[in-house]
Amino acid sequence: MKLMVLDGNSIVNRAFYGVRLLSTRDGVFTNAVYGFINILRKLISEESPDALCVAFDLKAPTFRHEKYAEYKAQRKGMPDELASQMPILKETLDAMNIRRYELSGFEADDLIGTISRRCEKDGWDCIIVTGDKDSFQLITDKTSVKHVKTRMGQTETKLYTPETFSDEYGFEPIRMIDLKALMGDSSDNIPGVPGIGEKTAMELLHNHGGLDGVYAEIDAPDIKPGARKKLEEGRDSAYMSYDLATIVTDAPIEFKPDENLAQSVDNDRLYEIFRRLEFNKLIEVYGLKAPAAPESEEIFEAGIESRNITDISDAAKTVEALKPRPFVAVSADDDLSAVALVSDDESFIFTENALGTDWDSALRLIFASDIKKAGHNIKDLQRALLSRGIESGGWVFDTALAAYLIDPTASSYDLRRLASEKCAFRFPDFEDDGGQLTFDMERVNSAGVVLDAAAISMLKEELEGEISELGLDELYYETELPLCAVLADMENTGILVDRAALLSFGEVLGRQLDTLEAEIYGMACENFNINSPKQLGSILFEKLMLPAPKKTKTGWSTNIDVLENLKSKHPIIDHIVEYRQLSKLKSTYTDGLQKFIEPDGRIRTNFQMTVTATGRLSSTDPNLQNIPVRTPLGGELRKMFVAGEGNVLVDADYSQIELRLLAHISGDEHMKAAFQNGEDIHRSTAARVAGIPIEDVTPLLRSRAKAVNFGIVYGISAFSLSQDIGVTVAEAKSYIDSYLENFSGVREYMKNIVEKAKRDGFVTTVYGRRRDLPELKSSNFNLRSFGERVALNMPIQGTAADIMKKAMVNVHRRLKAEGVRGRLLLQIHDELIVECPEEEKELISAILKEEMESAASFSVPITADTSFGKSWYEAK
DNA sequence: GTGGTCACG
DNA sequence: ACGTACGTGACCACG
Repeated sequence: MKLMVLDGNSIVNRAFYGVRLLSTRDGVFTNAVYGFINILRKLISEESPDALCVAFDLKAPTFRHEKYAEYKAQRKGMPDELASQMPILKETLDAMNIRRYELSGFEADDLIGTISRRCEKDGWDCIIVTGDKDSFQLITDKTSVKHVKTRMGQTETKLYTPETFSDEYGFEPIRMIDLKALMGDSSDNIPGVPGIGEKTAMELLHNHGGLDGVYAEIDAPDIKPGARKKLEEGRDSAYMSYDLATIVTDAPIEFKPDENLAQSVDNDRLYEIFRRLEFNKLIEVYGLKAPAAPESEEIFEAGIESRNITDISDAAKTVEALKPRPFVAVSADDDLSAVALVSDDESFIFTENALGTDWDSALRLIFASDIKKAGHNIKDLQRALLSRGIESGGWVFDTALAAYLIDPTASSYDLRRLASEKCAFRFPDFEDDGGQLTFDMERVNSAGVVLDAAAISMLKEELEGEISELGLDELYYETELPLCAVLADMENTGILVDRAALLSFGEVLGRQLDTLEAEIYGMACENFNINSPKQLGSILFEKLMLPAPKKTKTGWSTNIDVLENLKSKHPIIDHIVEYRQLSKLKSTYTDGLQKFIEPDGRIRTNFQMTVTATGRLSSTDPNLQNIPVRTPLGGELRKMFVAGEGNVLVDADYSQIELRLLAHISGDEHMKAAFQNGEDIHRSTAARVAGIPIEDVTPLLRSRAKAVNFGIVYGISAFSLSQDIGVTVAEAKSYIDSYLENFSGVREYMKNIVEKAKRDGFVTTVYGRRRDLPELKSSNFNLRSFGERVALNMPIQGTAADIMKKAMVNVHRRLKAEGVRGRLLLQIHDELIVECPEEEKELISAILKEEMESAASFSVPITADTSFGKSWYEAK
């Protein structure tokens, strides 16, 4: 039989520093608990112990309140972010039915020593798990120590038995005490022999066995006179240290190994804790179920008993009956072959199977009607309907979008997860019920759709309250929700791509790559994978012996900055830089995009509405928001994005919107004046900072001012600015200082927003979109600094995103109202692309400019520029 | 699945 | 003393 005992304090420390600071939405720190549980799971799977327990330090005298006592006990050397997690960890262990041992006045090591000896006495094996080396003295034939390290976020363990210990240290485990007696241990206040360090101590032990041996053979020739003197003077200290370093093995605790046999966890308690800590992955891992709540059972029944709509007249009647309802929750399966509607306690299932040839009509009845509908990710449903030619309407709520607005940094907005977190909604497990019996798959699928709709119905009630409380009503109902239909339309329309041109461009690139590859191999005198940073690094820095300026976690950095600096050192570098550029272009764009061209020649991206922390959209499968533009070859690629026959692309982009917003939000008079006077902002910044007339600003000065302007928006640091513009850190610092001297409104803003964010725990855009910033409370410098930069940046980037979204809704509405054929195709953060007939291009340009510029009315003009052409390249 | 790299705003 | 700008997504190599 085998028992595993964990040094709780030591492991929780590893966990805390090994996992980035996490916190729940309410600001409760959770990373140490999370890390601890993950380490525990790893240990259990590695060792499969029969019994398990955890020992904790409890040094303080008793206080009236246990929590306070714990806090005081652990305060020394333990940051508050960790101390606050200790009670939660203990609560979690209790819910997992894992015994804890702690005893006032004893350290975890003493309890572990006692536990291991009692195990041995009862014939058990014992594995001690700890992150420090104190317990190595306890290693015996029956007791081993598993040492836990966290390296780069990964937990590594190493098992020490008497053999492996001796191999590494060269003496027996018990001699660890002698080692400490000689060298001391500052962290445990063990003095040792003053002047004797690790090296000398190890040598002494090798030659003389132990402390007694050293003093018995104090005149031996290998002990140098200096060391001998120190040893003689430190004799008392050495023996006192020996006692201090010796771990207690007879602490007065009640312990029997078999009282710690592994037990199953307490589902209800653990579920409640994990839900509170937002450990949703762990809920799954442990297969925890929400404690059965009466209302969940009702929903389940309602779902199963929902009425199947059997024919089109039934469908029409049902839809008619639902029209007066305040809202109806809607869910459909992926291929749009089953739709569930839930309203109050009634639910209905419409299936393609039951309705046959009337299916399309049924979909129209449901979705083109003005039934007030709530869904989850409604944009996707709207797009699916559009692709079948059905324009849906009457959407009043989207639960995913609402959850995103409430917390845009959440890791997912999975419907089932949200419903169980926010409403204790329990989804039945069909596999459990189905077992080996055959069951009606269609029935199960449609039941799933009903459950989703029921969850949406419950969630909506909860989320709409939260949206209101956070002041997000206008942003949500007037911008985000209407935007869904706009994006569905854009996605469904897609953009035309010149497939033949793309193909031949790819072939050209391929041939150039072959040539470059051969040349690179020639110069390196060997074939290797140029795309492997590891192999490339070893060629450049080992074989060619080029100086390696930077390293990454895993090896040498070979990124573009490094390569640029090496250009003069070796001709191979130019080739590699070009190879990189071409290979990126080919793999990601030429080859990558071809896979997405649909039979009609168009590419349809996905605009994700619930991804970014700032409120921007993102684009995936493929990403059409990062099509190259900055290099000539990138421009070539943009020539492949074209307008259809007789059409043109109209491109409209906001001019310097983020800097204009900085001027408006900070209220800085000089920056505002520059925009109000229509000046070139970078030139005017340069002139002001350098104290020279605008006409005297050189291109170099302008480009540096530009870098500073961007830096300010991102939350500048002198180091990064110096990297960016290639000056010393001191010079960069003086740029920043004189910038802030001249734009004191900006300096005030930077100071105030960070202070406010620290007070509130979140920041918002002009329109109230919020982002929580738990990082600001961190004691970790880097994390806190990151929080400060985000506090600075999010209101600016986010407000720009808000304005663009408002503009898109208005543009889309105008295009419909004007009855033009122009269609929105793409949004690239500050840019919109419309495809329209040649003859509409002037009108469309005017609409775009007008709607984009009027989407916000601020203290500085928000301007947009338009142009058009047959391709994206020409239109820009 | 993660890290390095690089494309965009 | 720390590690270094904000927000994304795709591809490749590698374990």
